[in-house]
Amino acid sequence: MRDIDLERVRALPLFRGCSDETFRTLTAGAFLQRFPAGTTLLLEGDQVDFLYVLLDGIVELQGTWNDRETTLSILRPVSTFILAAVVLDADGLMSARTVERSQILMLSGPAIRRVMVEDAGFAVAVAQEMAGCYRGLVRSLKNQKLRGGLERLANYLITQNLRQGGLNTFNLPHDKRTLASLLGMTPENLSRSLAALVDYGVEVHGPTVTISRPAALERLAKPDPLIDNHQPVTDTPTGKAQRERWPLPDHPVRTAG
Amino acid sequence: MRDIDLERVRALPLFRGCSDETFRTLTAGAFLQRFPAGTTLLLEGDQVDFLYVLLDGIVELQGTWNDRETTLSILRPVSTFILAAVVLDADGLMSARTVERSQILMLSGPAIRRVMVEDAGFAVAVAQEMAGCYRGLVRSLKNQKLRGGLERLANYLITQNLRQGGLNTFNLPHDKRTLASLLGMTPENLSRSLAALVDYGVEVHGPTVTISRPAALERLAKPDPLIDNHQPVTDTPTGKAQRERWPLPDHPVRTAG
DNA sequence: TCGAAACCTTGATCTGCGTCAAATGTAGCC
DNA sequence: GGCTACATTTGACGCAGATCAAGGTTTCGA
Repeated sequence: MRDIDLERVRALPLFRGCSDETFRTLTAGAFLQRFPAGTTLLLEGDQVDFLYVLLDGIVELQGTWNDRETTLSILRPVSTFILAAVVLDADGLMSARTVERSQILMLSGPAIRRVMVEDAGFAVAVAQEMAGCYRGLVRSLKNQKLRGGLERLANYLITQNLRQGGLNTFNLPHDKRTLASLLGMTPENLSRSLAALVDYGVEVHGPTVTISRPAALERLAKPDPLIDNHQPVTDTPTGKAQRERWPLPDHPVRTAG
Repeated sequence: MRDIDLERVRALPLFRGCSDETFRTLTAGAFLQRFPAGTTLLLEGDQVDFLYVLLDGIVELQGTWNDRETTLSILRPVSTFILAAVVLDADGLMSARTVERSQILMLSGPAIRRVMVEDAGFAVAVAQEMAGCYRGLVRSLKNQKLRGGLERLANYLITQNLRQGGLNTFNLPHDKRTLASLLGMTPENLSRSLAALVDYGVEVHGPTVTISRPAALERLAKPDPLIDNHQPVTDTPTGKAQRERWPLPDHPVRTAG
């Protein structure tokens, strides 16, 4: 990895609290790679040898069962994935696939487990990142079990709008087929649900969404901060832990005195 | 806390790898309490001051939205809960309620955050426990999104049977209304689904379930180790991390040399 | 032991959403 | 620019599951 890449990685929340020695150990055998769109990074059930950190692009986490497939999460930078399998040295429960051309850092799983034991600052950062991932999944499960498809879509649009500046017009970050899968519905049903939202001021032209009556949409959606994380785009790279503390201020990792 | 309780707690996976000093700090201000059935331990959205560890009994984790309620998880001993909120010092995303009379250890959140930074062994154990909780939730989300109600029920019965000794007759661990909520369906639909499973050899009498044609049930359920964790009852208290590594052998926490 | 409350089951009806098919639109490649 | 493949939309239909109501069963407290 080049020096400039090392600096970018060092600035990530996962690595801010670790010692220089720890950082060298982790990055010595690491890869920073670009993958084209549609690349399968790993399959569910696979043994996991690397921790993946998405630095640029979009990655989709999927699961399958009995010839059915669903999108469990859409990751945007900066996100780790498959961290739990690495921490526990267990097989991955999800598949990962790039949605668009992506830049991904791959860190050795054994190295991660080894330095966690030696560097409390790093172990704390891993625990925090893991906690953030967990909370994100709690929101997803609540969203799926408590809301109908139209409600999930309405809340998704409100959240995307806020994350993209709150100007009431924005672009869907990826194709509609993947969005339908993420929302737990078929593409046909997504199409019908978007059409139903025209009555609430939502217009869609290709990937562009315009919301002309945000108050009406919000009355339908009934957003809830315990399900929906409305954090806008941040200037600096933020980890999952920080995102899951929003709107509370950052809790900097303190190392042992 | 009495000495015998301290020994029980010390033996838990979360505390095995920490130093004696860390253990004393954590347990000095801890409470070990019994709560009757139906006690609300905390509400979603509440600030969290304690980590809860369920030592005996059953606890239900719930979420609500727009007058709807769902059961997100049913905890059995030994389980931590609200760990993510403690690690991140954030508000809880779920409510917790005792289903039956329960014994719960309550550890100070600030103390946990403080000693994590100082004791890598403990921080690693927290990260592992967090990873185990995360994987459990991945299974739940896959179960919810990929399977219909009847399929979730069939798999639930197979899993419960194995967890209770695999003798093809067992007792439901709690009331059917809570089970329906956990499986993401109404009590009426649970009743009809149980009736539909008679064709697959499932008989229910009150809380007692008998499976007379396990092969037929399994053909319907199509269990998948990436969704269903069929670990049987263990003799020793196991943490979530260990359960999520099953059937792989335990990965003992190593402390810095 | 009895009554009230909660749980559970059953019946009838409705609805959200999946499935299947076909048509239209868009993107990519030659 | 044209062709192909894929995405998306639209139409028709069916079903899984929710809702509402009512009756039966079980549990708990007085």
